[in-house]
Amino acid sequence: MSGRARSEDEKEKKKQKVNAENDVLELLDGSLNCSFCMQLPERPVTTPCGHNFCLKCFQKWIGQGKHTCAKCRRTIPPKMASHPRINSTLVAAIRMAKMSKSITTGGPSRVYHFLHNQNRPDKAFTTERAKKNGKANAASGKIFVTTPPDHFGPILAENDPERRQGVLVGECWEDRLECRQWGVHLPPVAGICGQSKHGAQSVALSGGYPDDEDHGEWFLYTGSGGRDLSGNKRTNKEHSFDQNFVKFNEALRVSCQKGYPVRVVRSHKEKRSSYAPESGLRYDGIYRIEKCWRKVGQPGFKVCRYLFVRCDNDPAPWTSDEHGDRPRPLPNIPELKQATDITERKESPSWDYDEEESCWKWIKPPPRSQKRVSTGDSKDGKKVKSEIRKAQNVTVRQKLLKEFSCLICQKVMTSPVTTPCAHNFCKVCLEGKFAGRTLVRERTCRGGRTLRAQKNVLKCPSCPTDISDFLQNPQVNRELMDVIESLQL
DNA sequence: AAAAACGAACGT
DNA sequence: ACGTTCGTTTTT
Repeated sequence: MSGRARSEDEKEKKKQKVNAENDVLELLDGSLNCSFCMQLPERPVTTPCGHNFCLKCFQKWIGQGKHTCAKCRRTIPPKMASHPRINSTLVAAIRMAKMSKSITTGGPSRVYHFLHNQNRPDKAFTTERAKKNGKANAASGKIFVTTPPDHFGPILAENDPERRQGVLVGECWEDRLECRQWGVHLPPVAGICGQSKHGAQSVALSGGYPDDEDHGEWFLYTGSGGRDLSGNKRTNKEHSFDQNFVKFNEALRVSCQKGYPVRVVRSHKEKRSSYAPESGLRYDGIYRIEKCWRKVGQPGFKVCRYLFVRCDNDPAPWTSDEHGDRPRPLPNIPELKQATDITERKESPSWDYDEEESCWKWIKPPPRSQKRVSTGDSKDGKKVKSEIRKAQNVTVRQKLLKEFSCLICQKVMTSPVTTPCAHNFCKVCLEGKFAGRTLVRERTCRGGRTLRAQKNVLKCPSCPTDISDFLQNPQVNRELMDVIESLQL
């Protein structure tokens, strides 16, 4: 083949590829639409009967007192109705399809990050002592990033010598110790990382405070202290004295006044939030503290309160938006009427939106680190680099199909089912996992009379949720199956 | 199921 | 030095 003919041939191939990618979005649009708003679901949730809706549309339906699926009229279990979970597989797929369109139509072609948890270096237990004594001792495990412990803002690629990608929005960890190893939130116990004279770098949302309110892009956070958790008794959840703006609470206030970026990690323990992961912890990106104040909390003692608003360049794990946050008006906070000690930012924020570059960045230089970087040795960086290059060189269709991998067999799902905890598996794989395990334990006494059947607890293969009810009659997510089959053509 | 042990960083 | 912390594991 002549050089010229070859290049013509490649041009033709490229054209075909572009066309194929263009209709990927239409493909999803045709099959996955929310039956309320007829759009691609925003913050998609999936019923156990296998139908997909927007979180808001679904909550509106439930709010009207409905208990059945709007599509097939099957009963929606109360647990799903009150605590719907985002189906993050769908989020990633829809976003990817949208992006492939904007690239090929010449729209804004920024590269966004997705969570790909492969190729991760060592787990904890790097010291002999830690191996012997279990995870409570593993905080001495290796720190993988080169950011100092008081680093503000996102963890960037240049501070990730092993993977060269930094910590991406949506990255997940098993526990606080693993999260610590990636430099995102360092304290092994405390919810706030910060210094009263310097500012706060990160917070963890782990539930426990009844007044906390999570709306994803913004949330209300309560300061630390005020509860007597002395010794090993972690049962006393009641406040027994007033919180003040000291220590960690003061650190958060400094970040509010200066407009510093604060990293946010959500924990599975935040049970009341639709945005919490079902297991472990997840990095959700950068937020700013727009206001803080004190109010009287549940048992009558004063607590410090903070309004966090998201301001990250990458989209949140629960939205299929193609872009990150834009400046948005502050939500209305009723409790501010009774608030005292209100702090609002006086000076211009250090981390802000640059209209010309259309991104969030440091407008003022970040505060100088007061600490030393942990020494980590970086080996075989070449291997990782070539892996990353390989991963980037895949067509949109293939990438999309990879998003639809079964969490058990790791292959593209056949007859996908979605659990109430929003995890996706092949129907066969999921049923195979529990083969031989009965859903109920029949107990018969001597007279042959059947006693009340006792239910077995059957845990989701991806998280600790009990899915025994779901397993009694798991429904194939037909909409999702149609999409997968079309992608494979 | 509850208590104890263990951990690290901040601040007095 | 010592008390504290929106944790996790092992022992009782």
